[in-house]
Amino acid sequence: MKIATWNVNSVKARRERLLAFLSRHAPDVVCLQELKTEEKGFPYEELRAAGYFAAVLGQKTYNGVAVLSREEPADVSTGFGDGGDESQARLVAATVGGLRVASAYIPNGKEVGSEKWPYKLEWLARLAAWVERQAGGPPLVLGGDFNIAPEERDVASPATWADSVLCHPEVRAAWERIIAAGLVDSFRLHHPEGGLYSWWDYRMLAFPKNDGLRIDHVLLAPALVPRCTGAFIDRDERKGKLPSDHAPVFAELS
DNA sequence: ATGGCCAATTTTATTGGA
Repeated sequence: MKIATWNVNSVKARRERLLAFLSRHAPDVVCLQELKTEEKGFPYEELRAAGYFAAVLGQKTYNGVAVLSREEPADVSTGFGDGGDESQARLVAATVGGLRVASAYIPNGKEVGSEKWPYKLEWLARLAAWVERQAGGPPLVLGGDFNIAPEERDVASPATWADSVLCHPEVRAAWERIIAAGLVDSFRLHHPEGGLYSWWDYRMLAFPKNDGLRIDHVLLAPALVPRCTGAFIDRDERKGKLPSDHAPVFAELS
């Protein structure tokens, strides 16, 4: 079973690339982020023709997440359902193939000290609590753009990014709390080495220089770890004309 | 080769992304 997460940076702008991606990899499940469209603009028909159902939480201009699956998703939920703010479309979950699959788009946070920074930290705290509430249900697979590079080996230029919202000690501590809530970084299971990234800035030749960060992740419930036979980043998807600035990240389950 | 930001809207500038 192949599970991918991919921040497409507009599902409308990436429509052709998304269809080619599905054809190339034939994944069973795909978590998408940054759809940048309401549900009425989501390409349901073309995806259905390509063999995929979609559980979608859309939003105009910003955010937007989806879970694509070959099997029809059940028990679709959107947002945290914790009584807090749900105005930003950043979380959708569905049960597929006996797994609880969630697609999450963690807030970027802009800059430490900006008004978006505490929002990011609060959102991560709500996510950790949400993960804890999933215990007792099907094993959780949480794919998403976390906007967190967990460790120094996940950053090509650590000094440049040291105090950024992607690497700040507070955001790395929030990551550790999500891990402690009961999840495992599937990519790290198979790749202890550094130098492997999922995002490269569009500017300054960041991609040809491999000046990237690993900020997109597929986290697994511990019960799924024995089934995780591999993990990889589809770096080729970042090449060519009009790519997303993120590459898809895969976890393979037996 | 993988190449010097991109996408959506508020559109001929501005905002957000990371």
